Amino acid sequence: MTYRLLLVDDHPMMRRGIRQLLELEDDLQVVGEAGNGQEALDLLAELKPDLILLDNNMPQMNGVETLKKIRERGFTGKVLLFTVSDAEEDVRDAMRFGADGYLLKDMEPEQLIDQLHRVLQGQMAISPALTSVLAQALRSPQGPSQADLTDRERQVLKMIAAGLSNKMIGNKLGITEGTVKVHVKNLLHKLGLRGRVEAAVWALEHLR
Amino acid sequence: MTYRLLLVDDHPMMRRGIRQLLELEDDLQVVGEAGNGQEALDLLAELKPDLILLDNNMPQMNGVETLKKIRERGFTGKVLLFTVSDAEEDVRDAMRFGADGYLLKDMEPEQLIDQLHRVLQGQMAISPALTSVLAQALRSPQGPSQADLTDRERQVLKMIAAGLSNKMIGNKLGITEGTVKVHVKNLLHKLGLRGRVEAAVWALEHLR
DNA sequence: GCCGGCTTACCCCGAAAGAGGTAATCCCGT
DNA sequence: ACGGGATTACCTCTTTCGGGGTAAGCCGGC
Repeated sequence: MTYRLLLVDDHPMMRRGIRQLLELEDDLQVVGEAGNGQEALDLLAELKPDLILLDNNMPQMNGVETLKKIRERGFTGKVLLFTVSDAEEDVRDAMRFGADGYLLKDMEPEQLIDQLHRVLQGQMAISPALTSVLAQALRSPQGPSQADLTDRERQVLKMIAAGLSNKMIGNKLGITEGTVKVHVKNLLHKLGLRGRVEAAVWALEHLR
Repeated sequence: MTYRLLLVDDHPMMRRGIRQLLELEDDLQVVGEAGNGQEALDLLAELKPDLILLDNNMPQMNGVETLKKIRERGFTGKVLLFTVSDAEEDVRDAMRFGADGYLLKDMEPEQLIDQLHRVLQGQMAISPALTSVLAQALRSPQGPSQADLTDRERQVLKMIAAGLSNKMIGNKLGITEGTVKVHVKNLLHKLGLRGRVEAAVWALEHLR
Protein backbone atom coordinates (compact mmCIF):
# COMPACT_ATOMS: atom_id res chain seq x y z
CA MET A 1 0.00 0.00 0.00
CA THR A 2 1.41 3.34 -0.99
CA TYR A 3 -0.07 6.52 0.43
CA ARG A 4 -0.84 9.55 -1.74
CA LEU A 5 0.42 12.84 -0.31
CA LEU A 6 -0.28 16.46 -1.20
CA LEU A 7 2.25 19.11 -0.20
CA VAL A 8 1.02 22.64 0.44
CA ASP A 9 3.68 25.30 1.05
CA ASP A 10 4.34 28.66 -0.52
CA HIS A 11 8.08 28.06 -0.65
CA PRO A 12 9.11 25.98 -3.66
CA MET A 13 12.43 25.23 -1.97
CA MET A 14 10.72 23.78 1.07
CA ARG A 15 8.43 21.66 -1.11
CA ARG A 16 11.46 20.33 -2.90
CA GLY A 17 13.15 19.43 0.35
CA ILE A 18 10.15 17.58 1.69
CA ARG A 19 9.45 15.85 -1.60
CA GLN A 20 12.99 14.61 -1.92
CA LEU A 21 12.88 13.34 1.63
CA LEU A 22 9.55 11.56 1.29
CA GLU A 23 10.35 9.89 -1.99
CA LEU A 24 13.07 7.90 -0.28
CA GLU A 25 10.19 6.03 1.38
CA ASP A 26 8.56 3.57 -0.96
CA ASP A 27 5.20 3.68 0.76
CA LEU A 28 4.89 7.45 0.43
CA GLN A 29 4.09 9.05 -2.89
CA VAL A 30 3.85 12.80 -3.41
CA VAL A 31 1.07 13.12 -5.95
CA GLY A 32 0.82 16.91 -5.97
CA GLU A 33 2.07 20.24 -4.73
CA ALA A 34 0.24 23.49 -4.06
CA GLY A 35 1.74 26.92 -3.46
CA ASN A 36 -1.25 28.29 -1.58
CA GLY A 37 -4.49 27.28 0.06
CA GLN A 38 -6.70 27.88 -2.97
CA GLU A 39 -4.55 25.68 -5.17
CA ALA A 40 -4.78 22.97 -2.55
CA LEU A 41 -8.58 23.17 -2.56
CA ASP A 42 -8.63 23.03 -6.35
CA LEU A 43 -6.46 19.92 -6.40
CA LEU A 44 -8.42 18.03 -3.74
CA ALA A 45 -11.08 16.38 -5.88
CA GLU A 46 -8.66 15.48 -8.62
CA LEU A 47 -5.86 14.03 -6.51
CA LYS A 48 -7.80 12.41 -3.65
CA PRO A 49 -4.73 12.32 -1.41
CA ASP A 50 -4.53 10.23 1.73
CA LEU A 51 -2.67 12.95 3.59
CA ILE A 52 -2.19 16.67 3.16
CA LEU A 53 0.93 18.29 4.60
CA LEU A 54 -0.08 21.88 5.14
CA ASP A 55 2.17 24.84 5.86
CA ASN A 56 0.47 27.35 8.13
CA ASN A 57 2.40 30.44 7.15
CA MET A 58 1.07 31.32 3.70
CA PRO A 59 -0.12 34.54 2.09
CA GLN A 60 -3.84 35.11 1.46
CA MET A 61 -5.13 31.98 3.19
CA ASN A 62 -3.15 30.49 6.05
CA GLY A 63 -2.94 26.84 6.92
CA VAL A 64 -5.63 26.78 9.58
CA GLU A 65 -8.12 28.56 7.33
CA THR A 66 -7.25 26.20 4.51
CA LEU A 67 -7.79 23.27 6.85
CA LYS A 68 -11.20 24.65 7.76
CA LYS A 69 -12.24 24.87 4.12
CA ILE A 70 -10.80 21.46 3.35
CA ARG A 71 -12.97 19.90 6.04
CA GLU A 72 -15.99 21.90 4.90
CA ARG A 73 -15.63 20.20 1.53
CA GLY A 74 -16.02 16.86 3.23
CA PHE A 75 -12.42 15.72 2.92
CA THR A 76 -11.94 12.84 5.36
CA GLY A 77 -8.27 12.06 4.79
CA LYS A 78 -5.48 13.09 7.08
CA VAL A 79 -4.42 16.73 7.33
CA LEU A 80 -1.19 17.63 9.07
CA LEU A 81 -0.15 21.18 9.90
CA PHE A 82 3.55 21.75 9.35
CA THR A 83 4.85 25.14 10.28
CA VAL A 84 7.42 27.33 11.98
CA SER A 85 5.05 29.09 14.36
CA ASP A 86 4.15 27.71 17.75
CA ALA A 87 1.34 30.17 18.42
CA GLU A 88 -0.99 28.64 20.95
CA GLU A 89 -4.08 29.85 19.21
CA ASP A 90 -3.07 28.32 15.89
CA VAL A 91 -2.49 24.96 17.50
CA ARG A 92 -5.82 25.13 19.31
CA ASP A 93 -7.72 26.21 16.21
CA ALA A 94 -6.05 23.52 14.12
CA MET A 95 -7.26 20.88 16.56
CA ARG A 96 -10.73 22.37 16.63
CA PHE A 97 -10.94 22.21 12.84
CA GLY A 98 -9.95 18.57 12.73
CA ALA A 99 -6.21 18.50 12.12
CA ASP A 100 -4.51 15.14 12.60
CA GLY A 101 -1.39 16.79 13.94
CA TYR A 102 0.70 19.89 14.24
CA LEU A 103 4.42 19.64 13.56
CA LEU A 104 7.16 22.22 13.74
CA LYS A 105 9.45 22.70 10.78
CA ASP A 106 12.62 22.61 12.79
CA MET A 107 12.27 18.89 13.43
CA GLU A 108 14.67 16.33 12.01
CA PRO A 109 13.71 14.87 8.62
CA GLU A 110 13.70 11.32 9.97
CA GLN A 111 11.22 12.31 12.65
CA LEU A 112 8.92 13.74 10.02
CA ILE A 113 8.86 10.37 8.28
CA ASP A 114 8.02 8.65 11.56
CA GLN A 115 5.25 11.10 12.36
CA LEU A 116 3.75 10.76 8.89
CA HIS A 117 3.56 7.01 9.33
CA ARG A 118 1.96 7.44 12.74
CA VAL A 119 -0.69 9.74 11.32
CA LEU A 120 -1.41 7.43 8.40
CA GLN A 121 -2.04 4.67 10.91
CA GLY A 122 -4.61 6.78 12.69
CA GLN A 123 -2.58 8.35 15.46
CA MET A 124 -2.04 12.00 16.23
CA ALA A 125 1.25 13.78 15.63
CA ILE A 126 2.26 16.68 17.84
CA SER A 127 5.72 18.19 18.09
CA PRO A 128 7.11 17.64 21.59
CA ALA A 129 7.69 21.39 21.96
CA LEU A 130 3.95 21.88 21.62
CA THR A 131 2.75 19.53 24.33
CA SER A 132 3.02 22.23 26.97
CA VAL A 133 1.21 24.68 24.72
CA LEU A 134 -1.48 22.11 24.13
CA ALA A 135 -1.79 21.29 27.81
CA GLN A 136 -2.24 24.95 28.57
CA ALA A 137 -4.86 25.24 25.87
CA LEU A 138 -6.81 22.45 27.51
CA ARG A 139 -6.49 23.96 30.93
CA SER A 140 -8.05 27.25 29.85
CA PRO A 141 -10.82 25.94 27.58
CA GLN A 142 -10.88 29.11 25.60
CA GLY A 143 -8.99 32.30 25.74
CA PRO A 144 -11.15 34.99 24.22
CA SER A 145 -11.02 34.88 20.46
CA GLN A 146 -11.55 37.50 17.81
CA ALA A 147 -14.72 35.67 16.86
CA ASP A 148 -16.30 37.32 19.91
CA LEU A 149 -15.86 40.79 18.43
CA THR A 150 -18.39 42.53 16.24
CA ASP A 151 -17.30 43.90 12.87
CA ARG A 152 -17.32 47.41 14.23
CA GLU A 153 -15.24 46.47 17.21
CA ARG A 154 -12.70 44.70 15.04
CA GLN A 155 -12.54 47.79 12.85
CA VAL A 156 -11.94 50.05 15.85
CA LEU A 157 -9.38 47.65 17.23
CA LYS A 158 -7.34 47.80 14.06
CA MET A 159 -7.25 51.58 14.27
CA ILE A 160 -6.17 51.42 17.89
CA ALA A 161 -3.30 49.22 16.79
CA ALA A 162 -2.45 51.87 14.20
CA GLY A 163 -1.98 54.33 17.03
CA LEU A 164 -5.09 56.41 16.42
CA SER A 165 -6.90 58.24 19.22
CA ASN A 166 -10.61 57.76 19.82
CA LYS A 167 -11.26 61.14 18.25
CA MET A 168 -9.33 60.27 15.10
CA ILE A 169 -11.10 56.94 14.85
CA GLY A 170 -14.43 58.76 15.15
CA ASN A 171 -13.51 61.05 12.28
CA LYS A 172 -12.44 58.17 10.08
CA LEU A 173 -15.60 56.22 10.75
CA GLY A 174 -17.95 59.21 10.69
CA ILE A 175 -19.14 58.65 14.25
CA THR A 176 -18.60 60.62 17.45
CA GLU A 177 -15.70 60.13 19.82
CA GLY A 178 -18.15 59.08 22.49
CA THR A 179 -19.40 56.21 20.38
CA VAL A 180 -15.88 55.10 19.68
CA LYS A 181 -15.30 55.00 23.42
CA VAL A 182 -18.26 52.68 23.75
CA HIS A 183 -16.77 50.31 21.22
CA VAL A 184 -13.38 50.50 22.91
CA LYS A 185 -14.96 49.84 26.27
CA ASN A 186 -16.82 46.83 24.95
CA LEU A 187 -13.92 45.26 23.10
CA LEU A 188 -11.61 45.70 26.07
CA HIS A 189 -14.14 43.91 28.22
CA LYS A 190 -14.68 41.11 25.70
CA LEU A 191 -10.98 40.42 25.34
CA GLY A 192 -10.20 40.84 29.01
CA LEU A 193 -7.66 43.59 28.37
CA ARG A 194 -6.75 46.51 30.59
CA GLY A 195 -6.18 49.29 28.10
CA ARG A 196 -5.73 50.29 24.50
CA VAL A 197 -2.02 49.44 24.57
CA GLU A 198 -2.73 45.83 25.45
CA ALA A 199 -5.41 45.93 22.80
CA ALA A 200 -2.87 47.09 20.21
CA VAL A 201 -0.51 44.27 21.13
CA TRP A 202 -3.37 41.77 21.04
CA ALA A 203 -4.39 43.05 17.62
CA LEU A 204 -0.91 42.68 16.20
CA GLU A 205 -0.70 39.12 17.43
CA HIS A 206 -4.20 37.94 16.59
CA LEU A 207 -5.45 40.09 13.74
CA ARG A 208 -4.14 40.07 10.22
CA MET B 1 36.11 25.95 -10.97
CA THR B 2 33.62 24.73 -8.41
CA TYR B 3 32.39 27.08 -5.70
CA ARG B 4 32.18 26.05 -2.06
CA LEU B 5 28.87 26.91 -0.38
CA LEU B 6 27.78 26.98 3.24
CA LEU B 7 24.05 26.72 4.03
CA VAL B 8 22.76 28.33 7.22
CA ASP B 9 19.13 27.68 8.10
CA ASP B 10 17.44 26.38 11.22
CA HIS B 11 15.09 24.17 9.22
CA PRO B 12 16.70 20.87 8.21
CA MET B 13 13.99 20.39 5.60
CA MET B 14 14.78 23.68 3.95
CA ARG B 15 18.50 22.88 3.94
CA ARG B 16 17.75 19.59 2.28
CA GLY B 17 15.68 21.27 -0.40
CA ILE B 18 18.34 23.82 -1.19
CA ARG B 19 21.15 21.28 -1.10
CA GLN B 20 19.35 18.95 -3.45
CA LEU B 21 18.69 21.82 -5.81
CA LEU B 22 22.22 23.15 -5.80
CA GLU B 23 23.88 19.81 -6.27
CA LEU B 24 22.29 19.52 -9.66
CA GLU B 25 24.73 22.25 -10.67
CA ASP B 26 28.22 20.91 -11.17
CA ASP B 27 29.95 24.20 -10.35
CA LEU B 28 28.24 24.50 -6.97
CA GLN B 29 29.28 22.34 -4.04
CA VAL B 30 27.62 22.47 -0.64
CA VAL B 31 30.52 21.89 1.76
CA GLY B 32 28.64 22.46 4.98
CA GLU B 33 25.40 23.18 6.76
CA ALA B 34 24.68 25.08 9.97
CA GLY B 35 21.49 25.15 11.97
CA ASN B 36 22.16 28.50 13.61
CA GLY B 37 24.43 31.53 13.49
CA GLN B 38 26.94 30.28 16.03
CA GLU B 39 27.46 27.03 14.17
CA ALA B 40 28.06 29.02 11.01
CA LEU B 41 30.73 31.10 12.74
CA ASP B 42 32.38 27.96 14.07
CA LEU B 43 32.51 26.38 10.63
CA LEU B 44 33.88 29.44 8.86
CA ALA B 45 37.61 28.92 9.38
CA GLU B 46 37.44 25.22 8.66
CA LEU B 47 35.34 25.30 5.53
CA LYS B 48 36.46 28.55 3.91
CA PRO B 49 33.36 28.74 1.72
CA ASP B 50 33.11 31.01 -1.30
CA LEU B 51 29.50 31.85 -0.51
CA ILE B 52 27.29 31.66 2.56
CA LEU B 53 23.55 31.35 2.07
CA LEU B 54 22.11 32.76 5.25
CA ASP B 55 18.56 32.46 6.52
CA ASN B 56 17.49 35.54 8.43
CA ASN B 57 14.80 34.03 10.59
CA MET B 58 16.69 32.00 13.16
CA PRO B 59 16.46 31.66 16.94
CA GLN B 60 19.08 33.23 19.17
CA MET B 61 21.08 35.00 16.46
CA ASN B 62 19.28 36.14 13.33
CA GLY B 63 20.78 36.33 9.87
CA VAL B 64 21.70 39.99 9.91
CA GLU B 65 23.46 39.69 13.26
CA THR B 66 25.26 36.61 12.02
CA LEU B 67 26.31 38.52 8.92
CA LYS B 68 27.71 41.27 11.11
CA LYS B 69 29.81 38.83 13.12
CA ILE B 70 30.93 37.02 9.98
CA ARG B 71 32.28 40.27 8.55
CA GLU B 72 33.85 41.18 11.87
CA ARG B 73 35.89 37.99 11.59
CA GLY B 74 37.32 39.23 8.34
CA PHE B 75 35.43 36.89 6.03
CA THR B 76 35.65 38.35 2.52
CA GLY B 77 33.64 35.77 0.59
CA LYS B 78 30.09 36.29 -0.55
CA VAL B 79 27.23 36.35 1.92
CA LEU B 80 23.67 36.14 0.69
CA LEU B 81 20.63 36.66 2.90
CA PHE B 82 17.81 34.27 2.05
CA THR B 83 14.63 34.73 3.99
CA VAL B 84 10.86 34.99 4.11
CA SER B 85 10.68 38.44 5.62
CA ASP B 86 10.75 41.61 3.57
CA ALA B 87 11.19 43.95 6.53
CA GLU B 88 12.69 47.17 5.25
CA GLU B 89 14.99 47.52 8.20
CA ASP B 90 16.46 44.06 7.77
CA VAL B 91 17.21 44.71 4.11
CA ARG B 92 18.84 48.03 4.94
CA ASP B 93 20.89 46.60 7.79
CA ALA B 94 21.97 43.65 5.66
CA MET B 95 23.30 46.04 3.03
CA ARG B 96 25.03 48.14 5.65
CA PHE B 97 26.81 45.09 7.04
CA GLY B 98 28.09 44.03 3.66
CA ALA B 99 25.64 41.49 2.31
CA ASP B 100 26.02 40.58 -1.34
CA GLY B 101 22.30 40.20 -1.78
CA TYR B 102 18.93 39.66 -0.15
CA LEU B 103 16.63 37.06 -1.63
CA LEU B 104 13.12 36.00 -0.70
CA LYS B 105 12.39 32.34 -0.13
CA ASP B 106 9.30 32.28 -2.25
CA MET B 107 11.33 32.58 -5.44
CA GLU B 108 11.55 29.83 -8.00
CA PRO B 109 14.41 27.36 -7.55
CA GLU B 110 15.82 28.11 -10.99
CA GLN B 111 16.01 31.80 -10.16
CA LEU B 112 17.98 31.02 -7.04
CA ILE B 113 20.57 29.21 -9.16
CA ASP B 114 20.80 32.21 -11.48
CA GLN B 115 21.17 34.64 -8.61
CA LEU B 116 23.86 32.53 -6.96
CA HIS B 117 25.87 32.58 -10.17
CA ARG B 118 25.44 36.33 -10.45
CA VAL B 119 26.70 36.85 -6.91
CA LEU B 120 29.66 34.53 -7.42
CA GLN B 121 30.61 36.65 -10.40
CA GLY B 122 30.63 39.77 -8.27
CA GLN B 123 27.15 41.14 -8.86
CA MET B 124 24.46 41.92 -6.34
CA ALA B 125 21.32 39.83 -5.99
CA ILE B 126 18.13 41.47 -4.84
CA SER B 127 14.68 39.98 -5.11
CA PRO B 128 12.52 42.07 -7.44
CA ALA B 129 9.90 42.49 -4.72
CA LEU B 130 12.51 44.29 -2.63
CA THR B 131 13.59 46.93 -5.11
CA SER B 132 10.84 49.29 -4.01
CA VAL B 133 11.69 48.67 -0.36
CA LEU B 134 15.32 49.36 -1.14
CA ALA B 135 14.53 52.50 -3.08
CA GLN B 136 12.51 53.80 -0.18
CA ALA B 137 15.34 53.00 2.23
CA LEU B 138 17.65 55.13 0.12
CA ARG B 139 15.19 57.98 -0.08
CA SER B 140 14.88 58.29 3.68
CA PRO B 141 18.52 57.84 4.78
CA GLN B 142 17.55 56.60 8.17
CA GLY B 143 14.40 56.12 10.08
CA PRO B 144 15.10 56.57 13.77
CA SER B 145 16.70 53.49 15.20
CA GLN B 146 16.68 51.93 18.62
CA ALA B 147 20.35 52.85 18.88
CA ASP B 148 19.13 56.38 19.66
CA LEU B 149 17.50 55.22 22.87
CA THR B 150 19.19 55.08 26.26
CA ASP B 151 19.09 51.86 28.25
CA ARG B 152 16.49 53.26 30.57
CA GLU B 153 14.29 54.39 27.71
CA ARG B 154 14.50 51.00 26.05
CA GLN B 155 13.55 49.42 29.36
CA VAL B 156 10.54 51.70 29.76
CA LEU B 157 9.54 51.11 26.16
CA LYS B 158 9.41 47.36 26.67
CA MET B 159 7.08 47.84 29.60
CA ILE B 160 4.88 50.14 27.57
CA ALA B 161 4.63 47.37 24.99
CA ALA B 162 3.64 45.02 27.80
CA GLY B 163 0.65 47.27 28.46
CA LEU B 164 1.85 48.77 31.75
CA SER B 165 0.84 52.26 32.86
CA ASN B 166 3.43 54.84 33.85
CA LYS B 167 2.61 54.27 37.49
CA MET B 168 3.12 50.52 37.22
CA ILE B 169 6.38 51.04 35.37
CA GLY B 170 7.51 53.36 38.13
CA ASN B 171 6.76 50.73 40.74
CA LYS B 172 8.63 48.05 38.83
CA LEU B 173 11.68 50.24 38.34
CA GLY B 174 11.61 51.80 41.77
CA ILE B 175 11.25 55.36 40.45
CA THR B 176 8.37 57.81 40.52
CA GLU B 177 5.63 57.99 37.95
CA GLY B 178 6.81 61.47 37.08
CA THR B 179 10.23 60.22 36.11
CA VAL B 180 8.71 57.51 33.99
CA LYS B 181 6.76 60.21 32.20
CA VAL B 182 10.01 61.98 31.43
CA HIS B 183 11.43 58.84 29.86
CA VAL B 184 8.24 58.26 27.92
CA LYS B 185 8.26 61.85 26.71
CA ASN B 186 11.86 61.58 25.58
CA LEU B 187 11.55 58.26 23.81
CA LEU B 188 8.42 59.36 22.00
CA HIS B 189 10.29 62.41 20.77
CA LYS B 190 13.36 60.43 19.72
CA LEU B 191 11.34 57.93 17.74
CA GLY B 192 8.97 60.50 16.27
CA LEU B 193 5.91 58.77 17.68
CA ARG B 194 2.63 60.31 18.79
CA GLY B 195 1.69 58.21 21.77
CA ARG B 196 2.37 55.10 23.79
CA VAL B 197 0.27 52.94 21.52
CA GLU B 198 2.46 53.74 18.53
CA ALA B 199 5.41 53.15 20.82
CA ALA B 200 4.10 49.69 21.71
CA VAL B 201 3.70 48.82 18.04
CA TRP B 202 7.16 50.16 17.28
CA ALA B 203 8.61 48.11 20.11
CA LEU B 204 7.01 44.90 18.89
CA GLU B 205 8.39 45.44 15.43
CA HIS B 206 11.85 46.69 16.29
CA LEU B 207 12.71 45.30 19.72
CA ARG B 208 13.35 41.69 20.60
C1' DG C 1 37.82 71.69 35.32
C1' DC C 2 33.98 72.25 32.52
C1' DC C 3 30.51 70.61 29.37
C1' DG C 4 27.17 67.34 27.96
C1' DG C 5 24.37 63.39 28.40
C1' DC C 6 21.74 60.35 31.60
C1' DT C 7 18.84 59.79 35.39
C1' DT C 8 16.17 61.41 38.80
C1' DA C 9 12.30 64.50 40.64
C1' DC C 10 9.24 68.09 40.93
C1' DC C 11 5.68 71.76 39.04
C1' DC C 12 1.44 73.06 36.04
C1' DC C 13 -2.03 72.15 32.67
C1' DG C 14 -4.97 70.56 28.93
C1' DA C 15 -6.26 66.55 26.52
C1' DA C 16 -7.33 61.79 26.29
C1' DA C 17 -8.85 57.58 28.18
C1' DG C 18 -11.87 54.48 30.53
C1' DA C 19 -15.76 53.15 33.74
C1' DG C 20 -20.44 54.02 34.91
C1' DG C 21 -25.22 54.97 33.29
C1' DT C 22 -29.52 55.72 29.96
C1' DA C 23 -31.59 55.37 25.56
C1' DA C 24 -32.93 55.43 20.69
C1' DT C 25 -32.70 52.97 16.28
C1' DC C 26 -32.29 48.98 13.34
C1' DC C 27 -32.33 44.28 12.05
C1' DC C 28 -32.51 39.37 12.60
C1' DG C 29 -34.54 35.22 14.24
C1' DT C 30 -38.08 32.86 16.82
C1' DA D 1 -44.86 40.43 17.62
C1' DC D 2 -41.45 40.26 20.67
C1' DG D 3 -36.64 39.71 22.38
C1' DG D 4 -31.96 40.52 21.75
C1' DG D 5 -27.75 41.97 19.72
C1' DA D 6 -25.46 45.77 17.23
C1' DT D 7 -24.81 50.54 16.55
C1' DT D 8 -25.36 55.03 17.62
C1' DA D 9 -25.34 59.01 21.05
C1' DC D 10 -25.34 61.38 25.17
C1' DC D 11 -24.24 62.10 30.34
C1' DT D 12 -20.86 62.20 34.61
C1' DC D 13 -16.74 61.14 36.84
C1' DT D 14 -11.84 59.82 37.94
C1' DT D 15 -7.56 58.54 36.23
C1' DT D 16 -3.97 58.62 32.96
C1' DC D 17 -1.25 60.86 29.27
C1' DG D 18 1.77 63.90 27.30
C1' DG D 19 3.93 68.61 26.78
C1' DG D 20 6.11 72.43 29.00
C1' DG D 21 9.48 73.98 32.33
C1' DT D 22 13.25 73.79 36.18
C1' DA D 23 16.87 71.48 38.56
C1' DA D 24 19.80 68.43 41.14
C1' DG D 25 23.31 64.57 41.19
C1' DC D 26 26.40 61.64 38.55
C1' DC D 27 29.75 60.32 35.24
C1' DG D 28 32.80 60.44 31.26
C1' DG D 29 35.36 63.03 27.67
C1' DC D 30 38.01 66.89 26.01
